[in-house]
Amino acid sequence: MITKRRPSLKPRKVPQQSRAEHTVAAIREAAAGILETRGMEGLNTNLVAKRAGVSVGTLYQYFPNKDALIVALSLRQQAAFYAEAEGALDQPTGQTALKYLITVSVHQQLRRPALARALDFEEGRPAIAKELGTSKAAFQALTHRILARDDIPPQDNIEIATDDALAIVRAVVDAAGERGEVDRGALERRVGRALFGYLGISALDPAKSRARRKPSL
Amino acid sequence: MITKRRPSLKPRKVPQQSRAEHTVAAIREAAAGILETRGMEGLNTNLVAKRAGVSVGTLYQYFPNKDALIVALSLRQQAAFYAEAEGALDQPTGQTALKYLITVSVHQQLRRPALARALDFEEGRPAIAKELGTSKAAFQALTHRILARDDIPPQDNIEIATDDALAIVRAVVDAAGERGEVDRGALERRVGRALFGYLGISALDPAKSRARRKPSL
Amino acid sequence: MITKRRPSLKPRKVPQQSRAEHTVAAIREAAAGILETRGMEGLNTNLVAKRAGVSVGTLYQYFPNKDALIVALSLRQQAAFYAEAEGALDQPTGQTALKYLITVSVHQQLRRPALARALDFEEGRPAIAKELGTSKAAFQALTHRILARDDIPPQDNIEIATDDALAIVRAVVDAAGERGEVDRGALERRVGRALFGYLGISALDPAKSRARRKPSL
Amino acid sequence: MITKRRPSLKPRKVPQQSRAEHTVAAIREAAAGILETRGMEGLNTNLVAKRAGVSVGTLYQYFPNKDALIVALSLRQQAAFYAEAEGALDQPTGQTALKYLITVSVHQQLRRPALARALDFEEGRPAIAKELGTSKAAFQALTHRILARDDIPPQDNIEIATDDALAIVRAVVDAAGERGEVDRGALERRVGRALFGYLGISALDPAKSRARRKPSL
DNA sequence: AATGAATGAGCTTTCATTCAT
DNA sequence: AATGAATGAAAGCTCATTCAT
Repeated sequence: MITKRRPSLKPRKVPQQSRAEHTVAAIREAAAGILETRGMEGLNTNLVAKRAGVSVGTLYQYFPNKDALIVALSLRQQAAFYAEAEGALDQPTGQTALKYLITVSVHQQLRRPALARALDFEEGRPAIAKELGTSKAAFQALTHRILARDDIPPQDNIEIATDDALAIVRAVVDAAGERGEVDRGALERRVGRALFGYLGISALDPAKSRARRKPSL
Repeated sequence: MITKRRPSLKPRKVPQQSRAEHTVAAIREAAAGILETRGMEGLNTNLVAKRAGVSVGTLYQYFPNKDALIVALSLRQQAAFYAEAEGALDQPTGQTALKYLITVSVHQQLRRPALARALDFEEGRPAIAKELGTSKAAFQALTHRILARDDIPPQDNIEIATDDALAIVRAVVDAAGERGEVDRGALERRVGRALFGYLGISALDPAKSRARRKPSL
Repeated sequence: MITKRRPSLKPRKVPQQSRAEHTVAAIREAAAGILETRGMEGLNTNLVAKRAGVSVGTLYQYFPNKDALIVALSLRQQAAFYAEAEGALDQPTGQTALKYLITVSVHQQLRRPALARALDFEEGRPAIAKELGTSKAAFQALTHRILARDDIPPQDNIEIATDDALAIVRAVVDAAGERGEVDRGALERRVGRALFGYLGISALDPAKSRARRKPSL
Repeated sequence: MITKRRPSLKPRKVPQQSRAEHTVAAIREAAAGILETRGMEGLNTNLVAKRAGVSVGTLYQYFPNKDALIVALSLRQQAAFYAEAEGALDQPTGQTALKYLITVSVHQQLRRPALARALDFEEGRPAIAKELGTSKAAFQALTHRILARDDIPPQDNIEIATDDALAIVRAVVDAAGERGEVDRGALERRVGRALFGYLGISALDPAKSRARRKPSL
């Protein structure tokens, strides 16, 4: 069905009372739970409202349409992700920063793997992606800054490398989530190998790669 | 509603007349086209039928339900993929076999990138995955055999490695497809770096990795 | 198609506002009217909704599916029937109780004969019968208690006799309904003759049958 | 759905070759089998054709539409019934004739109870009833002649009595069929009691009722 | 005569969204 | 602000029937 006028996906109103805050949280959590257990095809606004213990009308008071719900969920997840990931910038080297990023990714994606995967897919839909633009840009900028560090081999096209890096991390972690893996350490090492390999950092001796590659520094 | 036996997702009848053969092809192509341009949410059986120039009834004559359409599309793509990929087994070494596999992946995924990505996602849905089991198993077996070659470092868990390898290839190629990349060579090199890195094959000197790693043999 | 949980045939939600109450009544009456005039083959949910002056969606808000409509109609009719029929237990003898039952049957079945006949048939469908189990059981229990009175000749198998008695009453009354009969008195007498004959009560002198049959008591 | 022009329900062509004869029989038997096991809602022309081992086109060659199939089934059953029932006319008295009729009814209805019941209902549909008019009339005439015998008490309205008699027999036998009864003797006795009671023949001493009622003869 | 591919009106059901209360 | 009854477009699917081969 073609939606006639597609209204903004931003929350309709900002909850100003704690009751409203609680309501919004309940709706969000209900949606997350459904997405997690039944996937996108099992998610419908009436069900979300019921699970949240509010009426549909109330849901539409805070979310102008269904997509806005997805956007809210994504935004919340990405915000949490970004908040943690920012710590990578404090790392001394690019490589430790990348490892930091991997740890954060694994941690976030494995907290609620099914939810994370469902959102990952929805974020690909143009209607959703559009709303997530700035959030994604922030993330890319962060990765970009890390990849630009001088212990990371220069990439042909750093934008592409950024995209690829995120895609690789996501792919391996999602596969792990699907399998129900819980051993984060092993997962982080696997992700690390793929990512460092991609970036051209020798897996054998990552700590010395800068020295080896740029001996004169 | 009365619970109906869930019909198999296999084609309902095998077309026996050439007219029917043509009809089935038209339906399949219409479905592929829609999936490509509008994604799963834009795919509906009435539209597929119309685009194929047949009536809905005809569509249901060959595909017992909507999912069966997806399955047929996936199966067809996987068959084409597998047919090409099998050539990897004729390669002299594991590493050349992997490269062969990457080339095939890139080639296949980049022919109709949007379609490939849409199918990749749908294949994750349990209802679809179930039907694709054997096809997927064949693919895993193939990859497994390559990873078991002795110029590929032994993996902790070869099943997981197989899964991860396929996920990594897919992730990078899908990202490229989303971006609209066309330079296959560059893409293959990037995929290769990630994959070889993951498997612990030095990107600097892949040809000698066996010798270096197992000097006493 | 994906197998869906077969939803219960019970009403989906109990109307809590008087508007809803009215809506449900309108739907039920529309369904009854259609069933009456066009039979089951003419009954479809879109038509019911239109005739009720509501949208299909509203119909499905109160009845999870088409069969639930039939069940609701049956239940309502049976409840009315049972409420009246219970009075039979207050009758002094088994025979007067039976006559009372016949009167009630004739009265109920002849109010809307076409509807009654249509429902009688639908109640035979397993899907419907299942939901009507307890209602039917109540009715059987009532008849059972009457047949067990001591002015009714003992039956070989009282369960069968109960079933048969109900079937006979229904058959004769339905036939009358089909013919468009309106003379209740004559109809009651005919039903009485069949039923009393079946039970082995002499039609010539029913009042004295107990004395005649069990003289030593 | 309203059928546009309702064509005659008579068989389109009379099979003139034995192969065609066989085909028609196969179709009829397939339809009967489906009606028996799945009821009217499970009966569809495509399925009938498949089960009969012919194409739908062939089915439509012999039966102009679905209803014609039902009519053919009914006609065949009624013909068999009537052929046997005619023997009743050779009975010496009305009462023995009635008993004969009951025996035949029980025999016929219990051969394929589910089929018989399904057809009984379908025969009530106006579209079908219309085609069965003469067959039904023959049956009524037969019953009429029996009821007019002078050892049967005169009925107020012999047409109604005829209808009622058939309805009563059918009701009790159908109930038995639904229950899965197989003891014909007991069933015949129960039917007899209801029918004789209805007609005002004393169950206590049926053999002498003529003498008692019409002593001067 | 037979086949079976094709048709398409029509049916059931869902669910995002609105709006009177 | 909240409710929840109501809406109705739209989707999936069936099946009686036709007709080219």
